[in-house]
Amino acid sequence: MRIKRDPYAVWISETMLQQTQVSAVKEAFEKWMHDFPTVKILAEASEENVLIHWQGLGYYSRAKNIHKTAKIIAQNGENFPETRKELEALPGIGAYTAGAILSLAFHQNESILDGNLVRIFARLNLFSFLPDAGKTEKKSFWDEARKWATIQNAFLTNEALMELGRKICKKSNPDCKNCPLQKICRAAIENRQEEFPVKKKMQYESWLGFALVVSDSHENFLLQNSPDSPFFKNQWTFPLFENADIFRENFPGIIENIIPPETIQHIAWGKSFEHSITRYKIRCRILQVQVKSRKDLSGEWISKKDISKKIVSSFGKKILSSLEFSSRI
DNA sequence: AATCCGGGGGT
DNA sequence: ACCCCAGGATT
Repeated sequence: MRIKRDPYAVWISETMLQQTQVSAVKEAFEKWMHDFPTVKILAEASEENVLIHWQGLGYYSRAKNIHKTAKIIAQNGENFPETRKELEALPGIGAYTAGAILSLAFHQNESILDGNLVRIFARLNLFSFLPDAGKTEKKSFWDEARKWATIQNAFLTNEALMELGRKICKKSNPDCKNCPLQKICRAAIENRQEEFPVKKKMQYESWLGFALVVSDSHENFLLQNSPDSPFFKNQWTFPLFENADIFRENFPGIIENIIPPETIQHIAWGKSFEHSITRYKIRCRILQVQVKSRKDLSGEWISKKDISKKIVSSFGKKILSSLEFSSRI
């Protein structure tokens, strides 16, 4: 019998793994556990520091939820709840994470359902629907998950299934001839592995925008961290505006609403680049504005060397590196 | 039960 | 150009 895993470590790693490849999570997870080794230390950390530790993982609201939950658990004598109901009541913990904590850390025969298991179950049973297609459909996946979790030690079977999904029952080129389930897998028997799971068509959307890079004469930059913006909600970033065409037509009217005209020293279009966020693809042009004074501007002035200490989105990093590149020319 | 949420990376 | 990693929160 393996030693029980730390519920805190399971919670953090499983939440991180929800968004990112194992390779990307590894480094962030190790630093996290080094700097926040216990729930109590995490609960006492500043939100900014917590978000900084989440850098590069995306979906920052999950880090905020982790922080909220850490505070709740710390107040509860640092003990994790050991029932699904209580766990799922905590911010950021849903059916999957609760199942992972209960099975992997507390050795309860509780089920989990992640993308790996969905893929395996869809192939095993030729489920031609998605787990979120509807209540009944979702239930068939969870029923299957429960079947596996309750056969015997869920802390072994759950982990084995996830590993099987990652290494053997891959989404493309599944290694069926080395699969321990090949004899009972209907997709493998009928050689229809690639048809499952059925995937939902994603609607992509492109739009034009421009990023505003405002600087003073000492290489300080105006960055924003707006809680209301649709993207980059918990990150420092250069102001991003939708629809460059409208901007061009009204140039310089729009910019004057943002920057008092008398403070503008120099204004110029920078390079264009492309950036994708979730299903949106933004064709973006950089507009560089140098100002004489910093007055009446909303945002925070940050010196170039301090920007790296802040939480900067990959979008912001792209802009920064392009500025460095052009200044070298 | 259905819809919304939302970064980073790869082919 | 298109796809993948995903579960949780909200309505």
